[in-house]
Amino acid sequence: MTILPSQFEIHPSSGVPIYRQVIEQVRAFLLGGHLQVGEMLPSVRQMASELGVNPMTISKAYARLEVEGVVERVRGKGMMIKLQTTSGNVKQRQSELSSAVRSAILRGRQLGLSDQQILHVVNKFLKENPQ
Amino acid sequence: MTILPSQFEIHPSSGVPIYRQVIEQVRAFLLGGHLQVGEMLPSVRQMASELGVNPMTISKAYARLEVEGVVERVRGKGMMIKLQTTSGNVKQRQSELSSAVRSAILRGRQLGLSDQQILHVVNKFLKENPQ
DNA sequence: TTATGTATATCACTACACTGATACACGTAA
DNA sequence: TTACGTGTATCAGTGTAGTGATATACATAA
Repeated sequence: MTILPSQFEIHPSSGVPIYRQVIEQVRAFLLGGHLQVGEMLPSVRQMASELGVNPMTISKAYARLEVEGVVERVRGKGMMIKLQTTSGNVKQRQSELSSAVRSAILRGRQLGLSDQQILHVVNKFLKENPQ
Repeated sequence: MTILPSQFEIHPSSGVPIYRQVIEQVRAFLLGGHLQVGEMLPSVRQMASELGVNPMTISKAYARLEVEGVVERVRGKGMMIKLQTTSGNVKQRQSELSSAVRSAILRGRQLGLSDQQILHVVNKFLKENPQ
């Protein structure tokens, strides 16, 4: 049930700062119930090497999460999940998703696609990448 | 058929540099057939004031687009669409959309949502924001 | 023609944010 | 103790955004 670096998706050239991508995904995993209080996040070095980024970048993300009270630094061991976010209910999690969905749909409309054509892209991805 | 600043959506705190958001959306409008050769983009000042950002930021975005050959600078007038991108066919435009869709769906899964629950968010947005 | 007003874009400079390399301090385990 | 694992402080390089001043284009009126 713990989290692996491979479950993160980092796009260094997306424009979104890498450390922010890490923070957002840790938050999502927490809300999604993939992380429980007391579990450890992958170490700074492990994350950095598997994601192909600098350890300091991961450290910065973890430091921000610590300030938020989401994780706790355990010397010599790593970062431990501290906050029980009560892994939000479905509505709350769907609400978290809405901004990503919104921007994708807006892009589709700027591209001149109909709702049906947009839905086709969504369904195709879901079909090709089963849960 | 020409483009208005209000059709752009800029999120200064999204992490994505503002000038990149502008560039991406101009490209999308072109592919979507919303812009024809010879038409003008909104002026730097008009875009900047309506989007609430600095004119230099818009100017930089336009400058990059000029380097790409997408637009042509007409001093004292503004930026004119230069490139006919043959407003891509549907498959091409759907392909342009796939990365935004991909990241939204991945976020949904990190949030522990089922495919059905993700689709619900999509359909809700489409319903509440008709074309 | 000449002068003026108003629109346009842009240059130079400053401040700040992000990333990565290196070296370090601290804790754990054998 | 020794070896290894943790996170991180510092500094340099680069990119982004904003401010203020400037240059260009054009319409209009004297």
